Amino acid sequence: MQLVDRALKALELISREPQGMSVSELSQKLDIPASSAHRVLAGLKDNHFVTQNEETKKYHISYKIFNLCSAVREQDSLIALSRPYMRKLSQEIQKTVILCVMSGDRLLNLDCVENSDASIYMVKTGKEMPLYSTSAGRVFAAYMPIDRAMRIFERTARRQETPYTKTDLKELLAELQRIRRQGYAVIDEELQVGVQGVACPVQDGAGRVVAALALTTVKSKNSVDEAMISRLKFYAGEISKEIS
Amino acid sequence: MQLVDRALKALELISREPQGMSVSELSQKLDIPASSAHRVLAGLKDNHFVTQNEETKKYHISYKIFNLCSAVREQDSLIALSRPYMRKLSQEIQKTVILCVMSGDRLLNLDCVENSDASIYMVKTGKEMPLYSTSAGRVFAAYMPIDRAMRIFERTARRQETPYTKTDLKELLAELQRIRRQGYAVIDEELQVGVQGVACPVQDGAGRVVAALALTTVKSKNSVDEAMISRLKFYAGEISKEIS
DNA sequence: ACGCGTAGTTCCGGTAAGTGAAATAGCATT
DNA sequence: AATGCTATTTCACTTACCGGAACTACGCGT
Repeated sequence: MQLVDRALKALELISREPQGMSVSELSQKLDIPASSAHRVLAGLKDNHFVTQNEETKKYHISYKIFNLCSAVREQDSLIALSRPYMRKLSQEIQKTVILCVMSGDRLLNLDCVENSDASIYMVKTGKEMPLYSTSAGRVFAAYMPIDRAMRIFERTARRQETPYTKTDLKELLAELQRIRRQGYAVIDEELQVGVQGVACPVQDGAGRVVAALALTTVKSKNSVDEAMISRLKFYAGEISKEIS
Repeated sequence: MQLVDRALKALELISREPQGMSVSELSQKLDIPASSAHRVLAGLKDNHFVTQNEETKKYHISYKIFNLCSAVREQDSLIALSRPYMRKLSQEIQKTVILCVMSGDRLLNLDCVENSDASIYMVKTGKEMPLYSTSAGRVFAAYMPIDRAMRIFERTARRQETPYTKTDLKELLAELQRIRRQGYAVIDEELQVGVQGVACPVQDGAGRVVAALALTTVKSKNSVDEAMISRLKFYAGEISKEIS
């Protein structure tokens, strides 16, 4: 599986390199000879996944990837069926609402309905974050077997993002217990000073947590309150019901 | 380049198959033996580009692709520098504003700022469309060498989307001339009855059309007028200036 | 329960497709 | 013109990939 491995790794590297990537750069990063790197890039180019700047010779990711993405997005039933509820919720509480799933050990923002309230903290669809420091991430952690959550926390680099960030394992595990009891997770300035987040689980028929519905708010404008949480819970429930 | 070719083709096919894809399906579609198809899928799976449903055995595209996409989006300078202007424009004219580029022979929606006005016609980021039937597409066609535009039109399947759709080559070429003269393109119910679109070119320092800025409006609510076009032109110019 | 069919996965010998060192080409810089 | 740097091409080697076949797993009909 050499070539496929190399090609996919290359694709990922290139996608993170806005200035494009040269043959030699790739050859370095993948630790392979330049001729091999060149061949990999030629393959990606032939398939229109990257383009080459004729002047600089550098390889850039092609916009084709956007099209792939949108094809997925259009067909994803979770996104499709959640969207109307997310819109309604966002309207009601005047907050940015986010739908998250797990991707590997991490949390991924699947979709969001932005509200102008969120001017400070821009939520990006497609963005990945660690589980421990986000409200939605903690929801996933809370509803998985404890040892699995612990192992994920352990192998995650936990950064003290703000003075309030919980990074201690014991503290985090205690937090998970509270989340299970309450049915929602709150993050209070742990990721960014002045910003709060709340998340509720979205569960399928078998009770598996397949997604998390979250909101963010700027504390100074509008602190998290019971009413907000109750609306969030309600809509997370509605989406859960819709999932067959 | 067999394996890379197959892997990338497979990735594309899978991304368009919401229900996932089985080994045998892929083996059929790529016309390769099942064992080879299986190997390709295993490679994609190893690299987390697809996931396998343990029950159905089918392979689904992984959300990882969203992350790739967002990495690109975050770094794309065209998107980044256009966004503020798009927001302002959308605010001013109360319309959905779209930024488009060319991708191969087709038009690709790079980014959009939605306005609630657009409830009928949802614009999808990442969506591709043919050049001949969109305002932004015609802008690109108008500013390229005529024979190139003609060749693209010729090899594109031109569908009569509405009674107003221009599909005749001569008519389209005449339209391009008008667009060059006016500096903008208008589509009036040619793609969808009751919906209008306007687009202006965004040009780099060398005068190359690198993007098109477009708006859509629902005719019954708010028909395209001079003021709207003038604002669109203005902001397309502002973005053009920002491009070094 | 048994056999049968279908689909996924694994095996394995043959070989072509991929490998990487080295040569070549292209382009700045000195 | 020479030098250094990087992209690209070449080529003989060989290994990683190929695909037919065997194996496994599951479901269905008898």
